Amino acid sequence: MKEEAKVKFHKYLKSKGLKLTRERITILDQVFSVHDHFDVEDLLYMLRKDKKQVSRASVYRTLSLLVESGLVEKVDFGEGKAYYEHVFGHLHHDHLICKSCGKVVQFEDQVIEKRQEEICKDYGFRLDYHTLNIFGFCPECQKES
Amino acid sequence: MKEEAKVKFHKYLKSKGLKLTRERITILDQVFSVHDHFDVEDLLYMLRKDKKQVSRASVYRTLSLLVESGLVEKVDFGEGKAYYEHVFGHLHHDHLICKSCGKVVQFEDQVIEKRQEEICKDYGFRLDYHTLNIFGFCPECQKES
DNA sequence: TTCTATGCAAAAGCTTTGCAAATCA
DNA sequence: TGATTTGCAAAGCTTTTGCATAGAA
Repeated sequence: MKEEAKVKFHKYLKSKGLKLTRERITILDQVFSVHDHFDVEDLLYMLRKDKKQVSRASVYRTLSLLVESGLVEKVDFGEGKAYYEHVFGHLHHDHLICKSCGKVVQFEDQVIEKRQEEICKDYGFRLDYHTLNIFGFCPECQKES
Repeated sequence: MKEEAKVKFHKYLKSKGLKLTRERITILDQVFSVHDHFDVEDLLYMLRKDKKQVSRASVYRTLSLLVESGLVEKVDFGEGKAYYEHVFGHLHHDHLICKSCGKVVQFEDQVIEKRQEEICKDYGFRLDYHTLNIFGFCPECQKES
């Protein structure tokens, strides 16, 4: 699947007159090795642990390209910084976030997905994407309090 | 309704051992005069236009208190800064955002609200609040392209 | 009178950007 | 070869914070 993603990214870059560089491949590889959300700092840490040399600036720039190409999704938990997760090969999902311990649970829900399409139709909007974050308290944190 | 909000805020402050200052009243007044979302800069601009003297720091600090008290909601459109809107006296609503012109349409949907409660129950979460932003293209912007 | 709040400016985070040197096609 | 990309450090934004002074209860 990582190979498929690489092909798709290469196509995207070509269509925009951009180049597939060593750094971009390195970043894509790392992004598609993590099966959870991560922030820029996480990604840099993982890259450096593997002795892979990429600058912070390139990480930011490449993540933008990956988002534009549709391979990666930017997720906002309202923390004042962005998280990312690769979406290629996955169904879209939303997040349940524990306000106490920060745990994030992914879920997919067709009722909500469908309903959003209906709402868009009602308002004449053409739907592109959505972000749904539900904040609350996870079972463990409820027990503790 | 503004008076009710003021009473509720005063109660909240008292319960926390905090004081109802001139600045906090000024900010609350302004927040409850706007019937749309706004960012900190917008609020400061409105205050200064009315010759009301409040520092940026107090605006940030008071908005936090208003959010904690449940009178105001913080809204995140993924722009790297926060928007706010007063919610006292309103039903909770979500947002449809046009990616082209930036227009924001509010909507309320009971199907989605209910479904979220069910999802939380499934995962054992205690629901606190949620944020749902749907991004797409509004009717006008679709015509243009 | 005592404890909290304000304002200011500095600092803190995250992200973007200008530019010279390096790299891809 | 020519255009794009990289890395670095500086700058840009939003938001937070330390501290002396002012103000609420």
